[in-house]
Amino acid sequence: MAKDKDGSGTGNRINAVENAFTMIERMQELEQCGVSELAADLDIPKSTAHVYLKTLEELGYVIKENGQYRLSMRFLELGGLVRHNRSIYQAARSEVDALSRTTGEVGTIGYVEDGMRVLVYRTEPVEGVSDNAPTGEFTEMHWTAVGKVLLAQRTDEEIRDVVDRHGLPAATENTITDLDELLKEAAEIRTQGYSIEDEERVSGIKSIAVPIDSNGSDSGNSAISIAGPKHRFSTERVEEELLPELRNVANVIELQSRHY
Amino acid sequence: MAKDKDGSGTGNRINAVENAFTMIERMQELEQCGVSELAADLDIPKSTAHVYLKTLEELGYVIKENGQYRLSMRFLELGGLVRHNRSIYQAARSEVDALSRTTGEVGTIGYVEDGMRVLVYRTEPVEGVSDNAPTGEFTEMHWTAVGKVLLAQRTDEEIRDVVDRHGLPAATENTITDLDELLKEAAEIRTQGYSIEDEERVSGIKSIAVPIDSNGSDSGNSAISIAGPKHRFSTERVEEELLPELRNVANVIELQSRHY
DNA sequence: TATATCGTCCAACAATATTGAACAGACAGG
DNA sequence: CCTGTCTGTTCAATATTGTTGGACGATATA
Repeated sequence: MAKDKDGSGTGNRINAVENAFTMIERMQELEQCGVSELAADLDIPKSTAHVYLKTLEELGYVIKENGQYRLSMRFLELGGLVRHNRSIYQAARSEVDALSRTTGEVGTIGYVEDGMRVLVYRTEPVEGVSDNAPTGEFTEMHWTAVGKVLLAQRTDEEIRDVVDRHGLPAATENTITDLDELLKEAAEIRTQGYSIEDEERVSGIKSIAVPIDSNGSDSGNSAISIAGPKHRFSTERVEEELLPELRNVANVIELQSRHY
Repeated sequence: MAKDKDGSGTGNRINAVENAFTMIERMQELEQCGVSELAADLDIPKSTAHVYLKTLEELGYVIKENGQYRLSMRFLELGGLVRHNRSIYQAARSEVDALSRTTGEVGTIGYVEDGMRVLVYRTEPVEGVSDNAPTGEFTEMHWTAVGKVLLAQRTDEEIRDVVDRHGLPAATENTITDLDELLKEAAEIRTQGYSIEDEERVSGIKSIAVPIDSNGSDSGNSAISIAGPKHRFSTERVEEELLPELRNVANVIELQSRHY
């Protein structure tokens, strides 16, 4: 198997674990696969793929269904427990549900990890536009309301770091692709206390976000947002209804998380 | 450990992968830990724990926050994607949401894997009793409505197999702890087409479930249920409102999943 | 200042992952 | 019915790789 490292890391790590996870990640993309298929895809010997699959199957993280291997629900369990352990989730979930109900828009809990925005939780209203984003989705920060408001909690230098690592790809013509512009907007967000994303990731969709300042270790890493069709997010409605509502909910969440 | 189904034999598996996952599972329980702490807990050398943690950290599955290691949201991502790929989830989610809304009770999507019931999705109504079960929860089948209705889809012999592997632990005094009784109930469920769970797992909670017969590979592995406080689940309401509603939703889901 | 505990690093050794080749079973087409 | 080509699986050889105790500096505690 590939042996030469790029030398960037401190080097000596456990290879087998690395291999296992690249196989897991590839399997997720393939949804299901056979031994030979996976081996060919990853350009490794059949026998190698086989031992790994059998190991993972024995551990319960991979299952074989009608002759095909696939990732098991054990990953859902693990992910669910990881989320379950985060105080922000416990404190914010029902509040975001309520927020979505009263506004009739999509409510989300976002978190920053590794310079990316994680979709911790999402509630959709009855007739809501379902973009069907999977729970746990990682995405760049600069083109989501949650991401921008969380970036604004960091110093300019830290923002530069994030951009260095992940770049500023464009999704629509409104996406911020210039670092200076991003820093300028971050400054604005800092004084405003909230962020607006206007068709910067998905055309037709607008959203607003405020940070959650819990006292715990998650401090400065969480935010909540409301999102919906642009035509429903007039400046008036945002300023008079959505933003006050969002801030109110954020306060409740902060109080609850202090209870811990 | 008990093994050998059909001479699945050698048992020669990759140790490092096994170690990695026992560490991951332990870390989930500890929520966060240091190197020495984890090493002591698992009774392995510090240096061993260290390489594994560093490896997992480099892969992004573990992060270090204020001197403590913890599982990262990458597991939430993985779990979210695994669920996202299952057709039952795509077909049933919004329907179960609607079901919960119209009945005012907790709606769930359940799945069977490895002889256990997996909580794929759960919607809670506004004033619902939140038992706060984490998404992806695995539990024995005999004490949940979903579990029992899915058991009933199997032959008696298969049910025996499941009981052999996981036993019939008791949660309340109503839990079925006798195999013959379970088989008898399975037979009844087969003719009825639905299952009822009456304070068999949590005192004060009652629930009903019906299977989802999609045509896909998931066939016979999925079910949906409604659960709530026992006093709201009178025989009348179950028969006249909840069960018809549940069956109706199941039909819609089956139609949608056939669309695939 | 001393003492304990932490995380990190390293090098030597033994253990273990790796791999090609060989085998059996399923399946399709001739 | 045989033949060829796919599977998935097993095994034994080799060297690559994980393992480990001990040493180190940094940090926290007394």
